[in-house]
Amino acid sequence: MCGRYKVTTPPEAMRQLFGTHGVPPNFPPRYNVAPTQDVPVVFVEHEQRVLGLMRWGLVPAGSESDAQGKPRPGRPPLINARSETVSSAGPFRNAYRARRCLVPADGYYEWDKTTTTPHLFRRRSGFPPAPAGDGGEGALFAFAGLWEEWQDLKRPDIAPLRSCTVLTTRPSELVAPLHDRMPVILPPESWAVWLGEAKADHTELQAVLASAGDTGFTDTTVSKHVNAHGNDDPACIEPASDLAPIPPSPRDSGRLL
DNA sequence: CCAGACGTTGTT
DNA sequence: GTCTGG
DNA sequence: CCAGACGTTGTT
DNA sequence: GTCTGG
Repeated sequence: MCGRYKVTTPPEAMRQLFGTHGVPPNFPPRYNVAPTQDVPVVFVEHEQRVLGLMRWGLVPAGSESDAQGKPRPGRPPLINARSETVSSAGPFRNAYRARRCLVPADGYYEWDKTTTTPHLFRRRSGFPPAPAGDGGEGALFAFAGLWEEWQDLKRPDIAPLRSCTVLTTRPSELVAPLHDRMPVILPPESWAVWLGEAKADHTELQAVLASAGDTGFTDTTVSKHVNAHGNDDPACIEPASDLAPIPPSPRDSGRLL
């Protein structure tokens, strides 16, 4: 499901849309964000909503490191967590209770597995509510995420690593043809509860996860340029062809299957 | 997620 | 095929 | 008690 | 870290 995305919205615009405190970090327009890279994350620290950078791929507390200090040697990075089991799943349980976050994005990619043809999913214009009304084509949205802090016990002199993961759920009608999972996209009215700013019990958090959907999203087949993670430029979102665009489905409800 | 590498001994 | 790297 | 696993996606 | 298995 969600193993590559884009976030080209400037940090100052993210700061405004999420209402975060403090100076936002420098972050260039990213057309091709890949696992293990640092990404912008909205989370609550000292009771304030802040925008910071964290490594994408959650490293559970207590993880081992290799001789080079890399965490979880030989194991895949935890870039996703299943929303259905996240409250009890070992590495995520703690983070689910205390360290929920939002991962800002303005598009994400899914591949047709048989041809490795990439598809770009993003908001289309004319479909409020965006964070501030109709944000237009490619407007910012938020993945539901969790974050964790990991201290390499072999190197107590090195600062702890903050890392994050993106929750997944059943696909919408729009995504189902490509994959049986999709990222959890939270509407603005769910942000405060998910971040823990409004008190919420487990039932309310489940309701927030159930509010996920992709109403107003569109699917564009794009160039294979994006397949190589080293390519990180506007060519990544070039439509693959003018001859076979994916028509928007008027019946698409944005609800999950 | 996809792309790309996938090995050794020894010397610098 | 399988593992690593980004 | 300690040791060991803990996860995802995808593919089969 | 936390949970399970022995």
